[in-house]
Amino acid sequence: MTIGALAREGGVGVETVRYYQRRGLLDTPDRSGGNALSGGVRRYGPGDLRRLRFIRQAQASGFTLEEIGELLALDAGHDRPRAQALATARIKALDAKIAELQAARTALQKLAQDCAHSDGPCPIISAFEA
Amino acid sequence: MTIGALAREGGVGVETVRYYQRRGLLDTPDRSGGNALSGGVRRYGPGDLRRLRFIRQAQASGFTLEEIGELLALDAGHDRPRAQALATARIKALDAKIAELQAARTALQKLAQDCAHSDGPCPIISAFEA
DNA sequence: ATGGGGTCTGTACCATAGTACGGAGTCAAG
DNA sequence: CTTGACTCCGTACTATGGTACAGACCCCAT
Repeated sequence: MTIGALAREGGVGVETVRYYQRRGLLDTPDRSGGNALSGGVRRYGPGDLRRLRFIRQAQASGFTLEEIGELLALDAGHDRPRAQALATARIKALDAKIAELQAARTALQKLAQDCAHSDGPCPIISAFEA
Repeated sequence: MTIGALAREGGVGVETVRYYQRRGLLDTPDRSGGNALSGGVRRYGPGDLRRLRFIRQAQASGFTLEEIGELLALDAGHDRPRAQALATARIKALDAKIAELQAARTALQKLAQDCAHSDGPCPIISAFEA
């Protein structure tokens, strides 16, 4: 598959794939088909797609691209403790973030209700006022 | 209070306060005390502090600075429907984000457990491989 | 064999939310 | 009345994660 197909299947833009390549997260296969000296086009395999999807999933888990790079650099099972450490650290961070968002949600919900039902000034707007 | 005190009480840096001023989120009082022509220092009151704290809380709820600017621009109660719309939109977004993070957490937890107990290659690392 | 769409490379630009810095001016305590 | 900390202002820079060209070049179908 070409870069365009890879991007489409991975749900990202072509430029994003190239960006990941620049970041070292995806590799850049040789331009095959060409007779050297500005050969053909780069072809990608299913492994590249899996890797791209992994990146997106890890990103959805809140890993930064830098951390994802580290995960990808730990070659198959060689550094389990490190992988586990990254995972558990991320789980902790996720728990903290979830709690924070839930607190924010509760506060916002209350504010919205007060705004709808109270007689005074809308507390969303005046929450910061005297 | 001076800008330094305001920043300290608000839990941000001085530069951040100035940045919020540039963004129009906080106002910039006159330099009082001076005899004009490069007068004294700007003084801030408790209203400024409340406003700063409001900004930080709204930010914790996931509002962008731009949205916060909009909230602040709706003067006391005049545009309740808009304020409510912003709040409920944000609550929806929070719910979606919380669900997403919870899903990610579950997936990551399973991966970490598999990594600890399985015999094969660590699935955190090889999740993207053949 | 030709035309249109995809690809390649490099560089530049974007948004968001700050952070840093230089040089001048100002305030407040000793 | 000096000294040291703080403030002011403008500008520039940072990090993160992309996005957008331009100008070549290439590939495949007709």
